[in-house]
Amino acid sequence: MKQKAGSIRDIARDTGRSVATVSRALNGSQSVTKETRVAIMEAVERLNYIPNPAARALTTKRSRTIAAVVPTLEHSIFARFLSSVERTVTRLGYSLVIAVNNSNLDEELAATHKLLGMGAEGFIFSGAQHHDELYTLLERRAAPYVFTSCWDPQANAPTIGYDNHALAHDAVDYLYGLGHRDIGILHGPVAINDRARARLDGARSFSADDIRLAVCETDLSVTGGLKSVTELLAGKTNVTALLCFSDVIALGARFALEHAGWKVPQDMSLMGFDNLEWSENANPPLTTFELPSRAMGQKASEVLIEKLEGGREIEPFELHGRLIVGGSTARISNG
Amino acid sequence: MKQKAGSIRDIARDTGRSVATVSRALNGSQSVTKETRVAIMEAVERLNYIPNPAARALTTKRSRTIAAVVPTLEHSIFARFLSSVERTVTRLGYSLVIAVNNSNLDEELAATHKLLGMGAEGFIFSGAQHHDELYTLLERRAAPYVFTSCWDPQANAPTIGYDNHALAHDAVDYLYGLGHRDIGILHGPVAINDRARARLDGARSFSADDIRLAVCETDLSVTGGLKSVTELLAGKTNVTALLCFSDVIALGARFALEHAGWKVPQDMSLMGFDNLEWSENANPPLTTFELPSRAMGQKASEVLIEKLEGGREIEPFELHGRLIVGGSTARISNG
DNA sequence: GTTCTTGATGTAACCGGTTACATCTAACCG
DNA sequence: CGGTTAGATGTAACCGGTTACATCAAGAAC
Repeated sequence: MKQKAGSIRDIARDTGRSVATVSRALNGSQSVTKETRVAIMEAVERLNYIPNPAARALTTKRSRTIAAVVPTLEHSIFARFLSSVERTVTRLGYSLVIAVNNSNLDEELAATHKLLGMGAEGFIFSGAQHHDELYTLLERRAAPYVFTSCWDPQANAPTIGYDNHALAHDAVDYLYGLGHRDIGILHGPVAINDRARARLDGARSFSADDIRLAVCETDLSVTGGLKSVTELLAGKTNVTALLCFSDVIALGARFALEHAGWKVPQDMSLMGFDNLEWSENANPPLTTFELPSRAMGQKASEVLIEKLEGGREIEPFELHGRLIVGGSTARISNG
Repeated sequence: MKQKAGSIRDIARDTGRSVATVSRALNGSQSVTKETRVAIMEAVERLNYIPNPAARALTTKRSRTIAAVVPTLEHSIFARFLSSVERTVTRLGYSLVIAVNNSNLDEELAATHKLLGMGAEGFIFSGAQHHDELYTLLERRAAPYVFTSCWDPQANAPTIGYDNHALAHDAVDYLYGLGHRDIGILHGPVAINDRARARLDGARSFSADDIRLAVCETDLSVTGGLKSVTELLAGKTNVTALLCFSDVIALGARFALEHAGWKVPQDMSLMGFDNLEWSENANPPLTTFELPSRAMGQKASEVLIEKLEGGREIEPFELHGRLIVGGSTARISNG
């Protein structure tokens, strides 16, 4: 039953029109009679014709494909973001190609190069720190791009995200306000992650004479959180609150505390970041930051496509996280 | 700094060769002198030339793009699968386009149509139940495809997955073996999900005179599991073991049990499906099935690409899940 | 009735690669 | 030293759309 692709000329022959007319009918041009249009559409339907995307892209120089490059797919926060990107991009008639950079600048550059060579028109990246060549590559090819997940008032790059620095600062502020003075901070690898670094800097930027931060880098995983907290609890510690820069780490921390018999929040306050689906359902519900991942995915896609279609420049745009207070944090008891 | 795209003819002119030679050099043909090759490569580098993918696709009739259509991105099990697909596809020099069908057959058909019109060469779908027109559409366009996440010995479709029916049967068997006779089964929506349905059928296929299954359909989410179990515990129940067809639901169940003061596994055995990252770290670790999501993503991608390149037919292939016994299930105590 | 205008349609060039076939050069052979 | 051959390169057709420009028919204006 397979048949060679079937071109616009087949439709033209079948309907007795010219290829130009068929093309016009397919693209909804005004100057096509109603009857020719329906005749052509009927033939398209009957012959099961689908225009050759390569041929179309060749002349129009449009592929209607957006590329998203993320550190990993195996973290809900990116899945949530991508889900929103996918929905928006689809709604606007585009396709989404996805590449993973494994938090590696070289891999990201290589992926971008490949995606350009595959026809991606616009790019969505995570973070604002990238390989030097990435910028020149994108500029040279005149491919619009937008950075996400971070926001820096100073930056002049087209960035759509939230202020990790400020959020982390606020987190420490919140815990400090509850009376905590010894705060453990658990974060994922910062070497190649400017968002994590911004959070860390933000936490450290909170100034008070009597605050002590114990910072610990671990894997961005449940296992990572569990291990680190288990080690922490094994030694003698004054820490009364744990601030995890990801709910995933917080879940691991929770298990570690549970295992060691520490009650949350009585013996230890616990705070996360991301507001994953389980967070509000835990016992007690996790205090965390809801990040505007969905809004970010939508906004980034929209402005990128707007730029592609209308040429309107992409303006930096700040989205805001929101503190969700659960029962996992409490005012420190003087015990 | 932006410059019009730059074509192969620019490279030809710059190096004083013909377009044919440039094309050959770029595609690694044997019959190109070493010196011409380096001269051309140098020019390519210097002029920052990237071949036009549309033009290439137009002549070669190859886009090197694979499409994956999944129910949702917001579930780790698909993210994990896609992650593996992405890695494999990239390794083999292809790109990955992703579409979400929201567990809706019509949306899936529409997405497939769009993806064909965007140049996808091969398709990876979840499940084996699809819109009737999907098959004819794919066959007509001679686009190879593979179904995943399920395996049915009867089916003759190109399917790569695991036997949900058998796994669920084994799960009940395992619980029965521990002495459980009243088992609660929590599963996600089955209406449009043949995998969930297969699991349910599998569980029911376990035959023993004295077994009683209490089946409950809920959302495929932590909240869903939590709600259902909370309701279950509110009434009087004889259930001694909960079998959740997703670890996500199991996590919700765990929170509900915890909240109600039921100890796992003393008061209630708890069993999941998926082996998500937190499962082994919980207290106690969750008894669950490790599903071969990564192997499935890799295998599906490989055979699809092999089909595209060598024309070798895609053979159905069964992968196997593995029971992970954690501490969340225990022999029933006669209390 | 002739000319002008307008709207529908057709013709053909073009996009930027690939590749069959032609051509050319030089080494190799008798 | 002429003829053969193999290897490197060039020429040009082709893929399947889009679209500028040409054409054509019919109604309007005079």
